[in-house]
Amino acid sequence: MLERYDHAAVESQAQDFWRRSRAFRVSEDSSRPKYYCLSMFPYPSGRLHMGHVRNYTIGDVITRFMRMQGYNVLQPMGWDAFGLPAENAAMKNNVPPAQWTYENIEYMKRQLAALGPMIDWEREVATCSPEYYRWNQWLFLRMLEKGVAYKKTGVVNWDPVDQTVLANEQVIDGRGWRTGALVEKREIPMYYLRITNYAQDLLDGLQELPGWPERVRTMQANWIGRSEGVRIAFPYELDGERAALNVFTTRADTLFGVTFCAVAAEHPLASRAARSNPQLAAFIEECKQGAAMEAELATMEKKGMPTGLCVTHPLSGEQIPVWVGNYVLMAYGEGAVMGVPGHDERDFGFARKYGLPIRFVIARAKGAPPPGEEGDEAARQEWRAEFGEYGVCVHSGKYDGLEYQAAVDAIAADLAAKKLGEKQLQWRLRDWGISRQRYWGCPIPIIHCPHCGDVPTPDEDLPVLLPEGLVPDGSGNPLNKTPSFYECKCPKCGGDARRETDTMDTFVDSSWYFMRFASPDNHAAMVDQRVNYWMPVDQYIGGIEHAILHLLYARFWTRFMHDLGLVEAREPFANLLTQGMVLNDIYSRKDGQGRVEYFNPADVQVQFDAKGNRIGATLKSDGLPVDWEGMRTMSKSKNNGVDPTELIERYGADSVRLFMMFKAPPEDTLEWSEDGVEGAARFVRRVWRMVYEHIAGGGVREAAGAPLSAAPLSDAQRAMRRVAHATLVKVTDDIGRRRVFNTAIAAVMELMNALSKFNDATPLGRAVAHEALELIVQMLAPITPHVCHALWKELGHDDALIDRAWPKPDPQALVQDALEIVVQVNGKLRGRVTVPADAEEAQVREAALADGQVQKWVEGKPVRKVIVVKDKLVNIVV
RNA sequence: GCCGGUGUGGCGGAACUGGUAGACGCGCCGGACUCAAAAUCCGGUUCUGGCGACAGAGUGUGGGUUCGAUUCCCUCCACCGGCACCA
Repeated sequence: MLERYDHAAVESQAQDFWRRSRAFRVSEDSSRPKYYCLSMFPYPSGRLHMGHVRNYTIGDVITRFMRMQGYNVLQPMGWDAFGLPAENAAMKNNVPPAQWTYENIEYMKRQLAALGPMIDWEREVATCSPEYYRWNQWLFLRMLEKGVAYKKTGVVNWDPVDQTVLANEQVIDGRGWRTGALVEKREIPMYYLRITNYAQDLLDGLQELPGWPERVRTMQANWIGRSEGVRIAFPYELDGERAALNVFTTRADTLFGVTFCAVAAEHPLASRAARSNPQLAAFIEECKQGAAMEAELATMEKKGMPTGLCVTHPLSGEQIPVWVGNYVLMAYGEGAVMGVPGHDERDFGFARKYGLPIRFVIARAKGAPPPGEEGDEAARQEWRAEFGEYGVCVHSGKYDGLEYQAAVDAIAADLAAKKLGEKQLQWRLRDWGISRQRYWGCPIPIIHCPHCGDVPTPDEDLPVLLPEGLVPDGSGNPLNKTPSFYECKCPKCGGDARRETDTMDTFVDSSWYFMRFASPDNHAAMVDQRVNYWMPVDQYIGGIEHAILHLLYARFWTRFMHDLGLVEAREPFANLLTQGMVLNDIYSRKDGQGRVEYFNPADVQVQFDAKGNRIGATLKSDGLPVDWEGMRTMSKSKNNGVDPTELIERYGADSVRLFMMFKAPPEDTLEWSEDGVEGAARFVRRVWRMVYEHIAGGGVREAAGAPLSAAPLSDAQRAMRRVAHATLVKVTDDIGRRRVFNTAIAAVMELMNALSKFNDATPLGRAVAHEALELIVQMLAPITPHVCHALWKELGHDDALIDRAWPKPDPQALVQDALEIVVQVNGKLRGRVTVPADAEEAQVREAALADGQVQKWVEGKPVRKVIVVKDKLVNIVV
């Protein structure tokens, strides 16, 4: 009787072995090439979800594969442990966030370990530990010294639910990224990091990241948002004072089409005009209110009001009225625009509404007859450029006839000569505000002294420890009510002072954790020389949702550390894999009152018709129908989550891992299916059974002994060997180069199918089967490491599979002496012929024409052309 | 609106460089084993016509290039993602 496959026993034995032999421990080793494989570290929310399982499985497969390829592979793990959910949980359960967080870490670590990942746990870090966050503080002080960090009072995005400030990156459609609450505008003093200093560099760097998905690079480039244009000054005189209104434009060529200027409601000129104009003041107030919801801006009606002020056109000398416009953003460019209603859709809408003149100054083509201002609409449509379209200047004085670039250059040069403008670069990217009015985060190491102002905490006083025992009550930051924290002495004058109670945005924590993994035990420095052994990360894996925020911040932070000489790398992540989401079915039922109840897909039975079409679904418990709402990411609210631990207990980690890797390519969304996991488990059992059936045949060692490349094999045996080695070639390429695991697994399944049909009990036949089984076990090792660990031993090996090198295909086994050639007639498949592998083209051609099936189609028609594709096909054109 | 992506059986997906469309798996159908069920094994499964050998059609739509197109080019449609009064 064969030993039954018991996944729990197999997995705990393998994991015990790895633990005892410290198989996952890595250190710097200059004799081998290094490989740093990193999955985005999780927030310790309480339990692992399937997204984590997918993420860490992908990472582990790559890690184990690269290790077998001979690399010195580092795969560390840590915890992104600061953040709001801990505070919310604290309020709900009346436990300090620290306790909640550490308990979660402990639980999730056990869950994760059950998956069997090759993680060097000796490097584990949690961002909430003082040993980690002291270096946030230390680097922040360096940033202050370099002027990269600074304090500014400004309008910020305020999340009324979380009671904190959000970075621009954290506002999505005018709502907080976490709470979904409508964001308000508030004026608050905050610390900012000058990420804009690195805007050009961050943009240029994207060019050097061929290992990143195109999509992510585009998203970052758009976010950085470089635009080239001209700053133009419109001079004016007010209360006897001479000044100028600056605007930024990418279309300086339309300068002669300007019929008004518009400034943002927050613009100083607007406030100044409002002082003597209550109506305008009221309008400005209204704009400021409305501006909170940036998403609505786009669809909002253009509104404006004249300031009564006029400015002078810098080239024509014409008087131009200045308006306040609700569509002008204070935060971009100069907070003011020149209005060219003839060639800008927004300006056009504005001008139409308020009866401002419209001028067309760009023609579609050179030589187009520019009709006069009074020209009829139809004629005008003919020649004038559309909104935003490039063309040739007309009605623009000496610039007439110039095309876009020439016009911009000429106008910019003339403006520069008059000191009324210059070419300018404009960025969409803004500085990163990091102050958060929250408790559970890294304290900002600043002391406010009534005499000396804002004084940095001296390095020797770091870390500024966050008290861990506090429980927030929902009324603001508890640090503000903890004198033992905020009461302190000024490091400069020694007088009573108050410690800053804001903490840092948690994106600071995750901006450099990957470097700390290189030297987690260094208590004297943020990083040391070991960082240059491991960095950059060779393969980074995580969700697409971090395409902008985390990845941009981490790139910025790494650059700053590079500039300080702390690390050689400038780009942190050489290759990036953004894994797709994990979806599951959503089943619901509406009750009489229209309330919706959701049912977990595990409790639902799906009905099929005789052809396998899905025709309905019922709840297992009552047999009554439920509605299918499609598939979406797993969530509590839709009750479609799957608990990883339960799953591992039922099917085993290997089957879960196999399913995750087989069901879809890593970048695609993955549709969860219980049947699919069962299929994966079935396959694992099948491998197990096949190995045991083979061993039961006895004589394992002898069978494996002789070199098969030289043995006198039968045709069937040679064919079997060829399939096995061809599969190895494909799997190596799929995992190593293409990073697609589903096709690699499919190839191994095909090999299994071939092997189960092979049935050859002769000594040589058994040797061939033995070799194939060894290859199968080795190829599956990165994906289903536990079962392979066990089977490797059963196949007669004393060494551990994890220390084994990846197998190499035998070139002898890959040789074919006959090939099957496909024959087409007029591009349609009509037959197949077998020819010797070294057959000449003419020989192949003849064999194709001679084939009986092919003859039928060619008969009686003149052969016009024969195309022979080497080793593949012949196409006969008649 | 702009940018990017995707569209293939009942389902997830494969076909990497223009060369056998649907690998592999799930589901479904039939069979073996069983008192029965589970497990396992074997066979079938794109659609249409035909008992059948076979024939025709077929990769969102319409066109083009080619001996040959899921793959390249153009048009349109649908869906997904990102950005969005960015001047």
